[in-house]
Amino acid sequence: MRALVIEDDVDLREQICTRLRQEGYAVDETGEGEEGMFYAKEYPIDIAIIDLGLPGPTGLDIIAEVREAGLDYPILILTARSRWQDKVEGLEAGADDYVVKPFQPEELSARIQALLRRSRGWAQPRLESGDIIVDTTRQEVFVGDQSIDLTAYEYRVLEYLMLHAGEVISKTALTEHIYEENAERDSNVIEVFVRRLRSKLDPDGTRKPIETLRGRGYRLSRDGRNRRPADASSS
Amino acid sequence: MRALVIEDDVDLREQICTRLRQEGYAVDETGEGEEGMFYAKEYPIDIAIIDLGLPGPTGLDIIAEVREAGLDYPILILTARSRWQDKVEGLEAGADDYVVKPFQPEELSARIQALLRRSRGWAQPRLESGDIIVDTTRQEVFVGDQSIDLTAYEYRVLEYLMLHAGEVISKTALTEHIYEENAERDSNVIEVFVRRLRSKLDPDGTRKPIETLRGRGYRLSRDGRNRRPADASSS
DNA sequence: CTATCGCTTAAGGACGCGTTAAGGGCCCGC
DNA sequence: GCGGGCCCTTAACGCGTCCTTAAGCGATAG
Repeated sequence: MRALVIEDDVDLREQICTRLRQEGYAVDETGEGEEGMFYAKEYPIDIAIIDLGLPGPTGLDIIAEVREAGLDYPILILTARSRWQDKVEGLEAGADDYVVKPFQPEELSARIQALLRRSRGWAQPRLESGDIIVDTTRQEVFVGDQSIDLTAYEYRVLEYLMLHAGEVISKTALTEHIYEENAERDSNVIEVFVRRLRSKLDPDGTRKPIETLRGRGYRLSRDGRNRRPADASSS
Repeated sequence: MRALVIEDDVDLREQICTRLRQEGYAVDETGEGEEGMFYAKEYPIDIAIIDLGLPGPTGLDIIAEVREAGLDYPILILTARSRWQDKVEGLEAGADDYVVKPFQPEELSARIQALLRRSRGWAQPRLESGDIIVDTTRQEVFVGDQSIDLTAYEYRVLEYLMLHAGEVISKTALTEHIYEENAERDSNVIEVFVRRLRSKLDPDGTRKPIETLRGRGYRLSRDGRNRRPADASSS
């Protein structure tokens, strides 16, 4: 899960980013509008937290352009209490939620999780596929009744695959959503993580939850098991 | 599906091409206008992605000449944000859509898919013929309710035949739309792929979805509803 | 009947992926 | 501050899949 934080107050930004990283997000950050615009449109972001009171291109500009470009990831805006009226414009520009500064860190986390949940169309913060269960709020993973210990990156890979269960996810897509910045990992990290995941999720090698599609990527089987696509919709 | 990418920024071009190849396209690429002009007019391109800010013959020139030559494959233009006004000229010259740099890779892919879909006159990204179903977005193939695993090239052949169901497709046409560059395969690759396709799509040999027209090529039977846009391109 | 074209099969080789092990960084406890 | 352990990362190697080619056979048209 890759988050973008655009906030010019360095202290506040650090605070937010540290917390998000602790919670398992890959975080891109900037305090500058122009750079923020670039990240917002160029990087494969899953959620953005944008301060409205920016120098350069304002937060509103960024939101508007992102939406105009057809990107639909959730955007949460931050606004100073003194200018809380701005939130209206922000929401009109295409933001999904807002938080008024100052705020409790927990509050922000909760809103972010809610937005992500909503954007996926999941009512519950729990992902299931076969006998694999992922609790995204507590970042716990179960296989059947058995609790499984995953490392940070193992979890990120699994969560992303579970969120896109049934779809073919390329290794570069995984890399992009799991690492920050342009961190081009020209190695086989993903293969290694997938292997560890497989051996932890399915030590016997009987259920094969993650299949490989040579040259294309990986696919985590949805419980329905390769159903016929009942027509595509909702990007 | 054969794509042409004309973009002088080498990094960006590589990024685009890598992604397209991963998504199953045969990709011709160049950063030079003159060469781009040649490819655009001589190769059997299915879709072109052209940067407007080129050295030599500009992107506009290429588009204009391509259209003047009577080729009607979809063209998507790339334009820097600072010069977004150029898009108007581009569209007037005959381009079909535009993306402003910087952009998110997913965004470009989505636009390309949309253009291809539109150019074929298909509302849905799903091709059907008899009991064969091809989901072009996920590159999945079903025969009846059964999911069929195809290799990369098997899929390319099938997709092309399905897109032109009912038409007689020569082996050289298949070769040209499936491979990049001038890669003249003077062998019987196509015959081999067709055989593998036949045995996977129709193991019993009863339905005969792909028929051979000796000396002319192959034809995938289209049953019933299946409209084709009036198409006069693709040498 | 023969020449040409297509079908079938098998084998070679290239390449992607799996697998393993080892190095190094970071954090935590002592 | 120091040591140890966990985990990320990389690299090497082996294996399997898939692409490609070629050769032999069958079919078809002239």
